[in-house]
Formats: sequence, C-alpha cells, structure tokens
Amino acid sequence: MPATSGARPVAIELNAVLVALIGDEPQVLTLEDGALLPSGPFESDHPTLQTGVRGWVERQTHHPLGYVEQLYTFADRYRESTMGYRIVSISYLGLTRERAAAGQHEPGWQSFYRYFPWEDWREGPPKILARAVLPRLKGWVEAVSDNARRERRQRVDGNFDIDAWNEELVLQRYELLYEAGLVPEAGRPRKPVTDPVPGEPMRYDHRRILATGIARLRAKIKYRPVVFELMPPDFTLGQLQRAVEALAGRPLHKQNFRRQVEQQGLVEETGATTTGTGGRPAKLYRFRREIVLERAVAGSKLPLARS
Amino acid sequence: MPATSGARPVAIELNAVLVALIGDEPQVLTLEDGALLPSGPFESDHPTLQTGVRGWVERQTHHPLGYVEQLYTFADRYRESTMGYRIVSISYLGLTRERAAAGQHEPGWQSFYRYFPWEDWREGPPKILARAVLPRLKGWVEAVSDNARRERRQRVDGNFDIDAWNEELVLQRYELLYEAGLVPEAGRPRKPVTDPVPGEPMRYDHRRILATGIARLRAKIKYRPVVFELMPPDFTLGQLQRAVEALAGRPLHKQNFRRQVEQQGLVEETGATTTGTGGRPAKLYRFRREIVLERAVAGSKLPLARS
DNA sequence: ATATATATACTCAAGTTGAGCATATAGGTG
DNA sequence: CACCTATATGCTCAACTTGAGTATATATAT
Repeated sequence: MPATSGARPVAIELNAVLVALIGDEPQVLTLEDGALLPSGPFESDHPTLQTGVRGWVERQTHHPLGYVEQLYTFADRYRESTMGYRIVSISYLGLTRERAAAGQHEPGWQSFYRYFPWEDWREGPPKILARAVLPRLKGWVEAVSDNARRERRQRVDGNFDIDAWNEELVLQRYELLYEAGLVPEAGRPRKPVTDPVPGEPMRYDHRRILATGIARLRAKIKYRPVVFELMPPDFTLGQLQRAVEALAGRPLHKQNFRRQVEQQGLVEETGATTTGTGGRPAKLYRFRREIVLERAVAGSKLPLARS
Repeated sequence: MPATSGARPVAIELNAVLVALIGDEPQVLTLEDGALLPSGPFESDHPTLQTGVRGWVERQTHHPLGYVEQLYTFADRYRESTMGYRIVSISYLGLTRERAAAGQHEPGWQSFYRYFPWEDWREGPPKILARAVLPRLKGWVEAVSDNARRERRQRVDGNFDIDAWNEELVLQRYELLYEAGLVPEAGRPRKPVTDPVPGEPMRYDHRRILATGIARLRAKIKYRPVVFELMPPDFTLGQLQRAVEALAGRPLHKQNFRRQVEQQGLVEETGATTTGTGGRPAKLYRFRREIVLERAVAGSKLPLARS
C-alpha cells in the first residue's frame, strides 16, 4: 500500500501563464491591472488536470489553446487559504494565437518585460542592467566576506554575465534578485524590500511563476517548434524571426535564422507573397504541422559509438 | 482575488523515483517486490515540498540525496483515496550515491531495464524490439486504415526508429505502448491487456512515473553534470563512461567521451591512479563542484546576431 | 614471452556555425 | 525619373565541432 494515511487535505489552485504575441511584443494574460495571473479552481469533474486547465482558460479567453504544458507545483507554507486548508498551486504554460488588434494594448495583456526589464536584450544590453541591477548585486556580494563573498560573486557572474548572456536563466536570475533582497514578493518570510530594482511586482508568488513560464518557453523554442503556436497560419520569415526574438529577448542573425528554419524543414511556402513589409516582397510560409509527429527531435550531445 | 473559492479538498501524495548506480546497472528504489515506487504523505510541517521529499526519503534510506527535482503532478480521476478525497500525486526524481556492495542485489533496488527492456541499447538493439515490440506495434497500426493508419504509423516510426534511436523518448514510447494496449496499467479506464509486451508492470501509474523520471534523467545528463551525483568521490573516466552509458542505455565512443568530459572542464585529476581496471592503470578524477556555480550552461542553438 | 584488457594520445575528414558580402525589389523623395 | 532606404533572399568562407578512427602505453593472466 502506498503510504497515504498521513496525507492532509489541501486545496488545489491552478495558475496559468498564458502567452500571446501582440505586435512583436510577448505578452501574458493578467488580472487586476497586471498584479495577478489568472487562477482557477481544480474542478473535480474534469478527468485530468490538463483538460481542466484547457477548459477553464478557453472559457475565460474565448480562444483555443494551441499548446499547454505543466510548469511546476508549489506548496509552500506561506500560502494558506482562508478556510484553513493548505493551498497547493499547480501552474501551467499555455500558448495562444495572436489577437486581432496587432499593436494595440489588449486589456489584461502585459508585456513580459514590464516584469523583467533586464531580460529584453533585443536592442542590446538593457541600460537598466548596468545602471540599477548590477550595482545592487555588487553591493550584495560585498556585504559579506571570504567564502560567502566568493560564492555570491560566482553566482552573480554566472547568471548575469554581460559578455555571455544566457537568456534561459530567467528564473535563476529572479531568484537571485529575490535572495539579494532586490525584488519584493508578497507573503514570503522576508524582510520588506525598501528599494527594489525596476520591474513591476505581482501579488503572491505570481511573478516567480511567470519567470518559470518564460524560462521554460525560452528553453523550449530551441528544440521544439512551439513558436508556431503563437503565429498566424501564414507568415513571413521576418515575422517568424521577430517572434523568436521577442520570446528569447535577443536579436538574431537574419540569414542564419532562415537557413536554420529552412533546413529543419519546419515550414513550406504557401506560394503567395506580401508587400506589407516595407521592402522587397516577402514569401509567405506556413508551418508543416505533420513534422511534429514525424520527428521527435532532441539534440544528442552524447558521443555515440558506431553508427 | 484569485478564484480559489471553488477549490475542493484533495489528498497529496509524494512519489519518488530514487536512482542509484549499483555495479554499472541503473537502479530504482522500489517497494513490494518491485511493484511500487516509494510514496509518502505530504507533511504540513515542512516548509516546502522539496524539503518534505528530502526529509522523508533520507529517513527511509539513510542516505543523503545529492539531487532532487520535481517531475510531474498527476491528478487523474481514476485514483481516489479510500477517504473520498481525490488524490493528487506529486512525483520527484532523486539521485543518490552508489551503495557499498557493488554488483550485489540490494533489496528493493531494481534495474531500470526490468521495467523497460526495450530501452537498453548498450549491447546493440535489444532483441525484444524486433521480436516482440515492433511486430505488435505493426499490428496496432494496421488495425485501422487511411488517415488513422498513417498517423499511427508516423508515431510509431518517429518514436521507435531503429536506425535513429532517440533514447530520450522513454515516456513517449511507454505512452504509445499503453495506447496500443500493449502494456497493462492498473486502475486506468482501459480494457484489460491480455498479452502484454515483455517488461515488468507496476501498480497504479508508477511505471509511468518511472518512465517520466528516466526520460528526464536521460535528457538532463546531456546538459547538466548530474551524473556525478551518482558517482563515488573519485572515479576513472572509464567508470564515468559506464555510468553515462547505463543511464542513456547506449554505448559511447570512448575517445570522444573523454575529449568531451575533459574539454568541458568538469573534472580534475586527483593525482592517483588505480590498477583495478584490468589493463593499463587509469587516472583517478574528481568532479569540480565549483563549476556548477560558475557555468549555468545551456546549449544555445539560436543563431544570435553580432557578438 | 605473449595474449588480452583497458587507458590514453593524436589525427583527419565531414558537418555545423558565425559572420558577412552581394543582389533583388518594394515604397518614398527631390 | 534617378536615387535612397528598407526589407528579403542567395551564397561564400573560415573557424569550430563532431564522428570515426589509428597508434601507443601498461597493467594482469597464461
């Protein structure tokens, strides 16, 4: 028998990091003027968690969810429900297609970089890094000495290396800033943050959940064709590149990007072109959806023997 | 307010996929003669889930856990506790160091490949694949026609490709076998499996959880230095290679493996050598633990612009 | 002494990647 | 209209990485 006898009742809450691209800007659906991620109860009439999330999100947003994946389950003691149950929150990442009004501000949708301004390197190193983030981290490093200082320095250098920026470390950087007392997080057992680094906070641990979602998405676009879940059916390679750049928060080399996309066989030409791009007309492409079944991908870095 | 009002009480159960290498064989800790993974209640006096798992596992096994990571949260309706609560199970992957008695059978420890015999390619393609698994899958493909058949064929070809075996797809292969009715899984809404493919079953969904853990571990060894959590403090490169081969289930090219390990700077020589290896004495190495802080790794496959 | 292991060092061709030059074709401007 | 500016697209090339060896060293067993 599995040892479930000592299990205690808790309440389950679902959280969603719902992402869309609106006019080249990566956005997340929020409530309460950007302070909360959408949350919903786990309804027992759904056969699985996944379908529960799907149903509830699609009811709320009236848009189909192209892709859903579980992010993480948090059950930290600082979140207690009013009923006395302990709250366990299970968070999901969901991707949905661009809304109609490109370039407009849709109510509830907020840019990733409102919460993590140091993560947007599309125009080069964000000034906020050198001006606000790094000096404060330096202070935190130097607040201790000897081994502790060396360890802090290594962590800062490894996660905030200007010369070898790693865009996947969104969560680790956020957690480091949290440890350094530079970002506030409601409800956590921490001394209040008097002078936080720039970037909007959220209530509860929602900003941390968002960081988890962005980090996962940035890692995933490198080895699974998930960007296409955010694109319209037909698109130019330029649009596709801007979409990846928006998510990764980094500028890409145009010619090499096309080479990569084309030789991976991810897209096919529709035959049409568009002149709306401001220069030579661009060919329109569509995602070859069959490829998801065919190739289960994976980048083996293991030095396999024989062939 | 987050919409937690409709949340229903459930019971939380923790499951662990606890891995150790025992004499070149990758093993998992089980109960009930291999039929169950260790499970424990979520005790409310632990500040976080992670420390809860750690404490409970270390109490049970009397060994420190080198590495713990959350795997997945399952809450499928077919698992109801006797009390009427719904059970949500949160599973973890844990790595621990090799036991004293190498080569011996430790009670409770079972080889990965007892449960997934088709996943062990260390001696070339497992005979069981051509003899039992693939023919049965072929039957499943041909049981339908037209589009359905084409889709089934694509999925089988993509996940069980003998000529381009992808060792990371452990979970996807297991799920495909489940869908094809070739592996039994207790408690699931499925017709009973009369003639399963070889490989031990487990109770509940524990075999699926184990598949999740192995898949995660196989993916992780490629970009994080987690193997070292399974190794003794000093080891030869030969031992290290056999450890990776055991986890990945594939033979590696010896010279290229050393090159990779050395140029990644993951290890340093201890200065000592050992003659116990049956040939020329091997240098002993140790893991450079500092590197974990220094390099946050990640294999960028994005074609970045400028430098 | 010889056979057989394993360990370690080095080489080389093929493939991949980073960086950039060159050309095509739209719209806007004097 | 000639020309400037954008974006799109095609192609090259050197540097680096990877796959697949050959060659040599040094233990133990017979």
